[in-house]
Amino acid sequence: MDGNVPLTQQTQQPSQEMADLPLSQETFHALWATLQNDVTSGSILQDPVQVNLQNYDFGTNVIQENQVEFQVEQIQMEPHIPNLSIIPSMPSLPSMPSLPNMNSEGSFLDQLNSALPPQAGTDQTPGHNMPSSTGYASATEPATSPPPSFSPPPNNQQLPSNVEYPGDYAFEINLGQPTSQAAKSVSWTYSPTLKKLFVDRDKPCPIQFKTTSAPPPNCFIRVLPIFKQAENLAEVVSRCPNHVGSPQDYSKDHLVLCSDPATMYYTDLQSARHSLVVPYTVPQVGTEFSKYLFTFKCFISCVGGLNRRKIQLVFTLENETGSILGRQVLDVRVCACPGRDRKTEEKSFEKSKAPQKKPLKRGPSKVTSVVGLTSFSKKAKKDEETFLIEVQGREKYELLMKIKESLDLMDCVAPNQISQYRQQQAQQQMRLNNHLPNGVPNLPRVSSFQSTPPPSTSQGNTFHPTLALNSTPPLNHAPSLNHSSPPLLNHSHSYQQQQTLQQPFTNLEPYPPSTSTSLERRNTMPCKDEADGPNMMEVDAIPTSQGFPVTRDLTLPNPCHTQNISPSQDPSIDCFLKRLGLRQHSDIFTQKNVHTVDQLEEINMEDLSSIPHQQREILWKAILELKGGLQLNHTPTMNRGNSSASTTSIHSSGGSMVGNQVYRATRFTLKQTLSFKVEKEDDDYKDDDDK
Amino acid sequence: MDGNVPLTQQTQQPSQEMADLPLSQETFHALWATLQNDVTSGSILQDPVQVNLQNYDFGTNVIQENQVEFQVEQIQMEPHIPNLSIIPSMPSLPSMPSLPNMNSEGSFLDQLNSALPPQAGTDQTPGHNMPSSTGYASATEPATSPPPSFSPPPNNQQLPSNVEYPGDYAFEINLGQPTSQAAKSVSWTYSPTLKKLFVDRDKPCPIQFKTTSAPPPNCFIRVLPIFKQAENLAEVVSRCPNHVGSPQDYSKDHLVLCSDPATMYYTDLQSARHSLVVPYTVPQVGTEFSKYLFTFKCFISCVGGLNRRKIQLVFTLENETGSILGRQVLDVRVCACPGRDRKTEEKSFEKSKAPQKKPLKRGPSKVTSVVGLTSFSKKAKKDEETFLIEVQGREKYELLMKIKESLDLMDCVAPNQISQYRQQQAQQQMRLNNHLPNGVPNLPRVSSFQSTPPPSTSQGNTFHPTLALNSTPPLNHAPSLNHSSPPLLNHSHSYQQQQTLQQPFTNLEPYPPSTSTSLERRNTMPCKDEADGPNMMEVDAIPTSQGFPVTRDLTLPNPCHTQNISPSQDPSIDCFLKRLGLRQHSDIFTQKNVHTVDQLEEINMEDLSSIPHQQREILWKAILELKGGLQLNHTPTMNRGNSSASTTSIHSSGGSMVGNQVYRATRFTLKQTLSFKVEKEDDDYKDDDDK
DNA sequence: CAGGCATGCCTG
DNA sequence: CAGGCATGCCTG
Ligand SMILES: [Zn+2]
Ligand SMILES: [Zn+2]
Repeated sequence: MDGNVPLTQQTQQPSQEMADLPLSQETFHALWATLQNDVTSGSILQDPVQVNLQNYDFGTNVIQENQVEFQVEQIQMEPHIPNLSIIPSMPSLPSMPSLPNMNSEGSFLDQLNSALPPQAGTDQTPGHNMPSSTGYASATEPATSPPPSFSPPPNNQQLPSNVEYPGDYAFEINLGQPTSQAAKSVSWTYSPTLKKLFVDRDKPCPIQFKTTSAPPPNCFIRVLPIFKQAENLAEVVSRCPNHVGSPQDYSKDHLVLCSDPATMYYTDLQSARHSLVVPYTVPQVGTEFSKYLFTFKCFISCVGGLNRRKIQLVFTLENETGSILGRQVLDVRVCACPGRDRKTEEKSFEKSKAPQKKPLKRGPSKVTSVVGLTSFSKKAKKDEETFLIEVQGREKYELLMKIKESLDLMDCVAPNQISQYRQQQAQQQMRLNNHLPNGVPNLPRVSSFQSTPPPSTSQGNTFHPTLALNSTPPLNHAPSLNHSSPPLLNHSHSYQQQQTLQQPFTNLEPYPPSTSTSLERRNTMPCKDEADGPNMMEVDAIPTSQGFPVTRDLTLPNPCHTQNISPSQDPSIDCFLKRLGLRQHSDIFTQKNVHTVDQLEEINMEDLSSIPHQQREILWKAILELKGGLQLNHTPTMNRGNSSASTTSIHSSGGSMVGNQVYRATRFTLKQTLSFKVEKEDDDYKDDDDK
Repeated sequence: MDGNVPLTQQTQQPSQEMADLPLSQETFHALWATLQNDVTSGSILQDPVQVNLQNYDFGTNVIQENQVEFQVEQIQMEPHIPNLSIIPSMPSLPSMPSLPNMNSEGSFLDQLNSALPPQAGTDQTPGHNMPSSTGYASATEPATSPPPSFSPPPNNQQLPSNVEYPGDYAFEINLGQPTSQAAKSVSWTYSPTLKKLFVDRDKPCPIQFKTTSAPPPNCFIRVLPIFKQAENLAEVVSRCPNHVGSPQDYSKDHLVLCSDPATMYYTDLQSARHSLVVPYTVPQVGTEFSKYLFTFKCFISCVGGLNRRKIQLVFTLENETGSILGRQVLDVRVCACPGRDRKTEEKSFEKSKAPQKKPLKRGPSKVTSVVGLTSFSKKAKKDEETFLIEVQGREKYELLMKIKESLDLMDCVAPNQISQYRQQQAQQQMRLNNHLPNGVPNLPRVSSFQSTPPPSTSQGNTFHPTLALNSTPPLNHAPSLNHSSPPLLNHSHSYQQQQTLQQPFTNLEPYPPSTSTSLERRNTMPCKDEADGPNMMEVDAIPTSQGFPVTRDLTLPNPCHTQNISPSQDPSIDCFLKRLGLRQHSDIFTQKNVHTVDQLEEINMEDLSSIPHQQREILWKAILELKGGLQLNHTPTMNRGNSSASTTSIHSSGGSMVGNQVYRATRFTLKQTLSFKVEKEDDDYKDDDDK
C-alpha cells in the first residue's frame, strides 16, 4: 500500500463494530450545528460524535491504525497587507484516543471551544442549531488553508463521504432486474453479488432511484465519482486527457454525465471535484423508481485519468438548500467488456470468500472519512481612477473596446450574477446544441436570471415550479464536497473565474442578486431556522457532510489574471500536471496534500528532486509562474503559508489585492483514518485458472 | 485496407521493378526545376520522370492500382473581394497510363505545360534550374487549396517522402553494434533483420549518422516521424493528449526529441507536421559516426496519438538552405518492452517469409508518394485610424495598456521578426531551463536576432560559425514538409501566429528582416543561382521534396483572432479533435483531406452524419465557430472552396481581409499511388504458438 | 457477440 | 529483468 497520506500509526484489533465508527450522521449534525455557532460566536461543539463507516468490505482484516484529527483554522486576507494573518485556533490534533470510544470526542471538542478566538468580523448573525436551514447560509467550504502548525502537512483534506445513508426518506438506488450474467460486451451489467456496475464507456446506463416517502419539493440528486481506494480518495476523479470534452463544455472534465436535460454540471471551486446534479422527480404513477440515464466518459483504465483505479459513485439526495437527505454508493467499473469483466470479478470474488482464504492481491488498505466545514466572508472595494488609451487602428480599437466592455460589465455585475450568467450560458448552450447524451430533447428548463451583459433569454422553469418564497436562495449554497484547498490565495482566482460554479437552481426571482457574502446575507434574512418551508421537520437532523454550500462570491470580477489562463483550465493539480504532460508526478503533490494550483506554495524545489531533471525544470518553472505572478505587472501574488504559520507571507509585488477584497475564512476539519492489514482480498482477475 | 483516399483503380501485374518506380530523385529534380520555371514564366516540366519507391516491403503482392496525378492550382485572395479567384490551371489528371513506362510522363507533362496560364503576378524573377539555390527563394509550401475540379476532393496532400536516398554524400544512419536479441525491457534494441528500432518511451536512444564525404558546412539533420501505412501517411504524427508537453514548449507535440542542445523544434505552418532539426557535425576524428540521442515521447500504442499505427522516422540531411542532400528512413516501434516486441516481430517475420506463405494479417496495402510545390506571395496593407478609449480603474487600464502595447509592437515589427522572436524566446527558455532530454548542458547556441520587443539577450552562434555572407538568408526558408493545407484562409492565422515557426538559423545579420514574401525578396537579391556559396555544385541536383521552404510571412500580426485561441493550440485537425475529445472521428476529416483547421470549410453537416448525435453537435459547433468568425465582430471569415471552384466564396462578414493582405499561391502536386493485394503479410504477434 | 490479440504495467 | 496479468480492441 502506497498511501500518500502521512499518518501516525495506531494498532487495533479486528473490529466488527466498524459499521458504527466515528463520523456518523450525528457527527455531521453535531459538527454542523456547532460550527455554525462557532463561526458567529466562537463557541464550539459539545455534542457527542459518532461515526458510521460503511461500504468498505473490511473482511477479517486487522486494523492497524485508527486516527482522528480535528482542526480549526482562521484565515483573513486583506489588500495591501503584507502578511496573511492566519490565526490558528487549535493547532491540530495529531491523533485521538483509539476508537470506538468516540464519545470522548465531546470533551476534546470542548477544549477546542476555548481555544477558538472570537470572530473578528461581526457581520454575522448569531448561529443556531438547524443545519438544514442555517447551514447554507453560513457554512461554506471555500476557504481552507494548510494546517498552521504541521510540517509536513497532515492529511487534512476534506474528503468526500462514501458512507451509505438511506436517510429519512430511505433513499435507494436500483439497477433493474438482476441478471445472472451478460454477454461479454453488453453496454452495461450489474452484479448483485459484487454490488457493482460494469459499464462500457460512453454507453447510456439506466440507474433508478426511489424514496419510501416523498422528499421535500425541489430535491435533486447529486452524482459524484470518487476513487474507492483510500490512497486515491483525495484525488479528484476526472477525465483523462484523451477524453476531456471541449473547452467550452462545463462537463468537459466530468466522468459521469446524465442524459436528463436539466442536469447541471459542477466543478467545485475548492476541491475541483466534478459532480452533476439532476432534479429528483418522484417516480411516475405505477412505477417504483425514477430512472436516469448516465454515461461514463472514461474507462477505469484510462491512462492519465482513472488509470486502473477503482471508483465509486456517490449519489446524494439533497434538498433545495443542498442538505443531504440520503446517500448511496455504487461501485462502478467502466470497461470495454462489462460482461467479461463482471464474470471475472465474480469468479475471483467467489474464490476470495471460499474457505481456504487464499491470499489475493491489492485490496483497499485504508479508509478515511472526513468532515469539514469552512465559513467564509468577503467584502469588495473599488478602483475608480480614470485613464485614456490612444489606439491606432480600428481593429485593435475594437478588440480593446470589446475587452474593456467586458471588464466594465464584470465590474458592474454582482459576482454571483456573473457566475450564474456563465453557468447558465454554458449550460443553455449545451442544451441548445442538444449536447446531452442519448439525445434527450433539450428543453431550456432553466430560467434565465441574467440581468447582466447578454440580454436575458429564456424563461420558464419547469425545474422548481414550487420554489417557495420563504425558502432561502440557494444561489450561494450549492452543496459540494469537502475537499480542502486554500481559499483565495495566489492566482486561484483566475482559474476560479473560469470554473463551473456551484449553483443548481437559477430560478430565484424572489431574491435579488447580491454581492454580499453568505454571512452577510444572513443579515438580510436572518433566522429562518424555524420557518424553512414545509420540509423543515425532515431537514432538521440532516447531515451535510458532502453538501457544503459554497459561496460563489469566490468568483471575483477582477480580470487581471484571466489573461494568461485559458478558460479551459482547471484549478486542480491533476489538470495542471496534465497540461504540463507530467501527470506521472501527481504523487508528489498528493503527498503534500496539494490538490489545487493555489496550494502550489506548498511545493518547493526539493519536493521535485525525485523526478527527472528535464521534467523537474518544466514543472518548477510552471509552478513558479503560478506562484510568482504571471506576465502582468501589478499582479499581486499571495503566498500560501507552508505548514508552519511562521512561513506565511504575501508575495505581493506592490499591487493591490486581487479584486480588492477582504476575505476571512474559518475552517474546521474532523478526520478519521482507519488502516488495516489486508488479507490480500480484492476482486481480482488473475485466479481464474484455479477455479 | 481502409484507405481513406478516394482513388481510381488500375490493376497491374506483380512487379519486381518496384524499386524503380515513379517519383525518384530525378522526379524531384525535374519537377523542382520545372516548377520553378512555372511559377515565374508559366512553362512546365519537360524532363522525363522516374520514381524510386523503396522502403516498402512489397513481398510478392499483386499490384492493384497504380495511379499518377498532376495538378496545378492558383489561388489569389484579396481583401474586400467577395470571391476567391481560383484559377485552375490544369484541372487534374485522374490517372496515368500504367507504369512502369513512366518515361511517358515527359509527354504528359508537356501537355500540362500548355495548359498552364501565364502567371498573373510578375514580381518574380525568371526561374532557373538550380533547385538548391532557387528553391528556397520562390518555392514554398504554404498555399494549397482543394483541387478546383474534383468532388469529392482527391488525395492531393503534400505527403512527406519516405524514399531512401543516400545522395552524393552517402548519408547513412546506424544503430551501433547489432545484437541478436535483447532483454525484454531494454530501453532500446535494433533489429537488423527487420531494419527496425524498438525503443522504450522517453528513454534516450543513440542514433548515428555518417556521410562518406564531408557535406557542405552548416548542414543539419531533420528528423520527421511519419506513419508508415499509406492510409495514415497524411495524418500528422504527434503526441497523444496524455503525453503532450507544456503549452510553452515548442516541442510539446513532437514525438521525437533530440538531446543535442542545439536542436530546434518545428511545427510546419501548413502541414502542421512536427519535426526537429539538429546541426550535423562530422564525426569526431577516429570515429565513423556522429551520434545523437533521441527520445520518443509516446508509445506507438498511445490512445489518441499514434494509436497502434506503425511509424517511421525520416532523417534528412539538409544543407543550410534546406535542400535535401540525403534521406534515410527508419522503422521505429516505441513500446514498453522493446526486447519482447522485437523478438515477437522477428519471429513472425521469419514465419512470414517461410516457404508455406501462410496468410498473415494487416499489412500495408497501399503506398503513396507525393511531390508538391507551392509558390506563394503576399502584400500587406494598413489600418491607421485613431481612437480613444476611456477606462475606469487602474487595473483595467494597465491590463488594456499591456494588450495595446503588444498589439502595437506586433504591428511595428516585421512578421518574421515576431515569429523569430517567439521561436527564439521559447527555445532559449527551453535551454535556460535545461529542458532538453538527457541533461546535456544547454549552451545558448543560437544567436539573438531580436531587434524587436524584448531586448536582445544572448549572443554567440556556435551553430553556424561559418555562415557565409553570400548565402541566402534562410530566415524564410526552413525546409519543411509537403503536406497540403490551404494557405491563408479563415482563422488559420490565429493558430499560425502561435505555432512554432520554420526557421532553423537565426544568425542572419547579413540580411535585414523583411516583411516581403519570398518571391518579393528575390527582387531584393535576385539570381543567386550561380553563386550560392561553396556548396553550389553538390546542391545542384538535389531534390527538395521534403524540404520545401516555408515563408513565415504567413504569420500575420493581426491579433484579432488570438483572443479566442489559446497559445497552445495547433492548427491540425488532429489537435482540433483532441481538444474536443473527438479524436475518434479523425477519419472523417482525413477522408476529405482536411488536415488543418483552416480547411474546415470542406466539412459540412452531412460529413458528420456517421458520428453519434451528441458528439456531432459538439463537433459541428466547434467547426462553425472556426468557420464563421469567433466572438469578435468584424472578424472576417473566408470560406475555403469546396472541391469545386464554383462553391468557393468568401464569408467575409463585412470586415476587412485578415491582416489586409493580398495572397497569391500556385501549387503543383504530383502524386503516385500504388495499391496492391496484401498476402496477409506483416510482422505480427499472433503466431508465436505455431513456431 | 465471442475469441483472442496487443501491449502497458505490475509482481516476484 | 522475466513472467504474466489487465484490458481495449480487432477479427471472424
Ligand atoms: Zn479516458
Ligand atoms: Zn502518448
